[in-house]
Amino acid sequence: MLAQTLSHRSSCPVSCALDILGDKWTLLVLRDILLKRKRYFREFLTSPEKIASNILADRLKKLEAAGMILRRYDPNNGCKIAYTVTEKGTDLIPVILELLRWGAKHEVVNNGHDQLIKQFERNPEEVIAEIRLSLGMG
Amino acid sequence: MLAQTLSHRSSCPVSCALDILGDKWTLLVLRDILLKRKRYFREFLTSPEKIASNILADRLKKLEAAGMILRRYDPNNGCKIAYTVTEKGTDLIPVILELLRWGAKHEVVNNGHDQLIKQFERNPEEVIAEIRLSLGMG
DNA sequence: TTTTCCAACTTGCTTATTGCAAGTATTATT
DNA sequence: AATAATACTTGCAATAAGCAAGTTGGAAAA
Repeated sequence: MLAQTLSHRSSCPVSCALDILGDKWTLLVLRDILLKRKRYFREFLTSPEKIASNILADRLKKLEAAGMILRRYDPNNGCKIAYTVTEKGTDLIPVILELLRWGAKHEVVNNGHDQLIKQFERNPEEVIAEIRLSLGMG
Repeated sequence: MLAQTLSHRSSCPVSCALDILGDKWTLLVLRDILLKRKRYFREFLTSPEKIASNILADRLKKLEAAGMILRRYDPNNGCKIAYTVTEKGTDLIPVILELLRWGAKHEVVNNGHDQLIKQFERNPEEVIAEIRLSLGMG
């Protein structure tokens, strides 16, 4: 069953999505996972937005509880913890890319994502599929 | 309310977008404007998520400051205030529709948006253009 | 084997934001 | 003239975010 423990403000899908994603940091953590391919706790801390470690720990816990990411020991280094994304997580790629497009158009100049945005505007499905593949989620 | 400086945490377009949109309520107000065609203060208060009037006033102020909406006297009733969306606002239609799609797939069952979502998946540009038109932003 | 490192958090405390109830000011309507 | 509606404000308690420092547990260095 979907969405058991979360308190939903309403049954509107937009509202339900925002019950999980609607804050300053959650979608930024997902950007790091989906577009920057970050996997380790320490990696998230180095992003330019400088998330505090307690907030990061909290968001990773909530994302895991929501079934968007998995917390596991890294297969390549059994003593490190690696966070990996689920299909529920990769299904947010379009949301993140649309936010990127909007932010690049209206909030930022010279952001260095022109190529990606152009490609996404030309053929969104292809870009989404490529990112999905790069995350091992073909 | 004190004048607020829009502080960008970084130059990343996703981060900049979230500096404006990243909270529990802002995108819900925009959903009401873009998908439910709400225009008046009182109308936003009647949404099922029950935003508090002080939070609503604050978000409308911030959205106006960000250039996403306009606060005007209603042309049809010169003594009522009507909020209308700008192009910067309508450019968020894809973001909202992707959130709707994600929420409907992963968080909600039986949400009554199946037709819209199917149409959006088949031909996103058409759905976006239709909504834009319905808002008087052809 | 004791020390030092490092990674992944946790704790304590301060500040900022949210939520709720109630109130106010300015027009309509009866 | 009294009532109602609209668009907000205000005050205050509750919650969340931000910051610095501390903890845990395994690994590598001395």
